[in-house]
Amino acid sequence: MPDSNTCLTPRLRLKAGDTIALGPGKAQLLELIQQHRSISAAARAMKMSYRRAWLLVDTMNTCFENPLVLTATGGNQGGGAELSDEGLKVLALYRQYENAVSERPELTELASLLSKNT
Amino acid sequence: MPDSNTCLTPRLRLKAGDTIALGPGKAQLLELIQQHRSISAAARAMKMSYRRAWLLVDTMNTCFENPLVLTATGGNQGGGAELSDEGLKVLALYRQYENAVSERPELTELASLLSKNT
DNA sequence: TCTCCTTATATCCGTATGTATATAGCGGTA
DNA sequence: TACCGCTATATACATACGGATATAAGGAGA
Repeated sequence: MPDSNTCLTPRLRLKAGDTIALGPGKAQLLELIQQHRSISAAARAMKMSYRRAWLLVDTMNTCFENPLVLTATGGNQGGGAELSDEGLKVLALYRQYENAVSERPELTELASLLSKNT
Repeated sequence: MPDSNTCLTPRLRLKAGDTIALGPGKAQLLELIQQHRSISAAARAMKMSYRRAWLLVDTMNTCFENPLVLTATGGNQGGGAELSDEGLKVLALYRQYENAVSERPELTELASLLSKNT
């Protein structure tokens, strides 16, 4: 038997008021923006429309005191984007949080109660 | 100043495969079902359609090895519902999990970076 | 100055999700 | 035996979310 039968994966989203400030999708987007130095390239990598990616970035930037993503327009590459110091910090904290959350004993106990055919 | 400015509330959903086995809504539904001993009363309390409540119960019952909600039809009250032992256990574990997760230091640190006008 | 690729933004449309509504069946109790 | 209120289920409809598309603007470099 390989291993991963009856597995529970926690998904964590942080709500500020009634808008989701951060979640799995936004975190991955941040990561890809930093990798590609571009919102549109990150969107393509996630097979997500640029519109959606831009909206996600926009809500993150307005949710937090300082923008997480810094953008520039123009230039020979048309512009680009990268994470601000605060963006890097937020991403790191979220990943750290995710790790802590996914290692709790309640998870494995809940997983043991799952049905086999998943 | 009262208190709760710049507050982050974590929302935790547990995915089994690609279906959400448990989340904030389903947990609250379980709680209300146990309180009212009725799916429809619980749905009304959450201002949710009976159909939706029933679908949530159905996915929970099929996600887990044993049903979390036991139902009965007929009788002078028309029937009713209550949590199984496994349902009670799952709910308790989820609440415990929630508590642990909402007390992590990363949360308060992230919250301190939020914008004021939320 | 022209080109290029990106950010930024608006409009339109399809799909998917949930609500509303209707109906059948069940089985204690009066 | 008739009633009642619930579970269980189907169908039709509204609405919201995301994708596709179009367009403007920006600015470094050739």
